[in-house]
Amino acid sequence: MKNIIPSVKGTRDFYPREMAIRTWLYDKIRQVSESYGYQEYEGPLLETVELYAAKSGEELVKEQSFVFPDRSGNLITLRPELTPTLVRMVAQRQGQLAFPLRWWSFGPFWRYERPQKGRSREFFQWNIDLIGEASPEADAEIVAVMASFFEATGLTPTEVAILVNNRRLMDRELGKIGLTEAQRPEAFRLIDRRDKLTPEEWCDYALELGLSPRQFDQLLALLENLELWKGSEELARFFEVIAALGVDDYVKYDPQIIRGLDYYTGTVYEGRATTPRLRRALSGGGRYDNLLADVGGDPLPGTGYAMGDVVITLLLEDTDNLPKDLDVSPAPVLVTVFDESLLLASYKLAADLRAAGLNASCYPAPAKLSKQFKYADRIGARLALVLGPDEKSQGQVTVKNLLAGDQSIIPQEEAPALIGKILACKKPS
RNA sequence: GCGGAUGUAGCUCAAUGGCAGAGCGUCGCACUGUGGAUGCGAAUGUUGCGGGUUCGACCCCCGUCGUCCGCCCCA
Repeated sequence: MKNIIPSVKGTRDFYPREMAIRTWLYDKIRQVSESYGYQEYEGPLLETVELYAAKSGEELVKEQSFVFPDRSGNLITLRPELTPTLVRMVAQRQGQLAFPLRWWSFGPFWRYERPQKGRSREFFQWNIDLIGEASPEADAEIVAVMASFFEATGLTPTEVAILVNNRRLMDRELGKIGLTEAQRPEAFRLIDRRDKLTPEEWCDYALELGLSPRQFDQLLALLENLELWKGSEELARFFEVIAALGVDDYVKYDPQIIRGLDYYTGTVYEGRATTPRLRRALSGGGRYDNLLADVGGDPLPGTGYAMGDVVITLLLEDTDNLPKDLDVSPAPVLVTVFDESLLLASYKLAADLRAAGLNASCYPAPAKLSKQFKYADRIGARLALVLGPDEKSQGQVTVKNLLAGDQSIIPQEEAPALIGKILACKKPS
C-alpha cells in the first residue's frame, strides 16, 4: 500500500458491512425513541465556539473540541455535544413549540482526544431529551427509554445497568455533614473521581479539599449507603415510576454517580456495561433545569442523555447481539452480459426489472460467464439472469437461483412478474 | 498531554545480523453458455518513513509518523 493519503486520525471508514451495522443501530434507536413518542430532529454540525464557552465543561470546549477559524476569521467548532444546540433551538422557538417536548437525534460529533479502543475522534451519538417537565416522572421516562433500548438490542440486566443518583439529594447530604456550599461542587468532583484514583490518592484529595477525618468517614458512609435514595422524595417517586414502566431490572441506585458536566441539577444517570470484559460507560445524562434560562430563554426544565455508537457497538459485538444476517447486497438480481451484441438487451432487461420495482444490477461489460457468475456470488445476488443468443431468439431469459443452484427458462416479457414472485418467497437460509 | 507495545504482500503472520517467505485472498487455466468445490499455474514488497552502526540491517541504535493498549477525560 503505497502513496495512499491516510485518513484523518481518529476517524473511521464505514465499509458496507460496518455501514450496515451503523444503519441497524440507527434503526433500533429510531424504533425505541418513536415507541415513546419522541420526534427526530437535527442541528448543524458546525457551531460557534461561543455556544459552548458559556456552559459545558471547561475542558470539553477548551481541550477536546475541534475549533478552527473560517475564511473570515470566526471561530467555528465541530460540535462536541448536542445539548447546547438543542437548548438554543428550543429557546429560539420557545413560544411556538408544544411542551413537553420529546425529541431525539442521531448524528456525528467530534472530540479531539487520543483514539483508543471504544473511543474515536469522530463518533455518532444518540441524544434524547424531554423538555418542559420537571417531575421525577420525566426522568423515569427517559431512563426507561434507555432501558428499552438495551432490551431491544438483546442486552440483559446482567450485562448492563443504569445507575441513578440525584445531585440535589447529594448536595443536601453533603450539607448535613458540614460541607459549605463552596466546598460542595469540589466534593462532587471528588465523588466522581473515586473509581479513578487509588484509595490513598482519593483520601489525600479529600483532605486537600479541607474535609476533616470525621467528615471523610461520613462521606465514605454516604457512598456506601444504597438506601440513601429513600431520603429523596424525587428519587422515591422516580423508582416507583420505573417499576410501573416495567424496567426496574435495569435500574439501580448508586450514590457515587455524579456526572462530570456542570449543568446537571437533579437526577443523573449512567448506562454501564457490567460484563467483566468491558466495564465501561455506555451512556449518560441527567436533569438540567437551568440551561434554557442560561442561554436567554424563559426557564424550562429538561432531562436527557447521550449514547455514543462506539462502545455500545463493541458491547453488542462482545455479547453476540449484533445481527448476523445483515444484507449488504441491495440488488438480489444480477443480469449478465453475454457479449457485445447483447449488452444493450441485458441493460434493457435490467431496466424492465427496475421499472417493475425490483432491485437489479447489470454486469457492466461483456465477460466470460464464469467470471460474471462468480461476481454475482461475491456480491450476494440471489438470482443471475442469462440473456444469450438462444434465449434472445426465443424471447426468453434464463434465471439461475444461486442459492439452490437450479435454473429455468422463462418468457422475457413475464420476467419482471415471475422474478418478483421468486424473490417474494422467503429467503432460504 | 503522560506511559507501554507495535509496524514485513490485499489480509493474518513467519524469517538467530547473511538469497524476504507461508497460509488465505486475487488473477489465469482445466471449464471458449454458468458461481460457491477441486487441481495446476501466475502476479504481488522502497520490510511505515528518515538517519546511524556494520563487510552486510526486516533484525541493533536514534528520530519521526501511523496503529493498538493503558492513564487523563469522556460517549
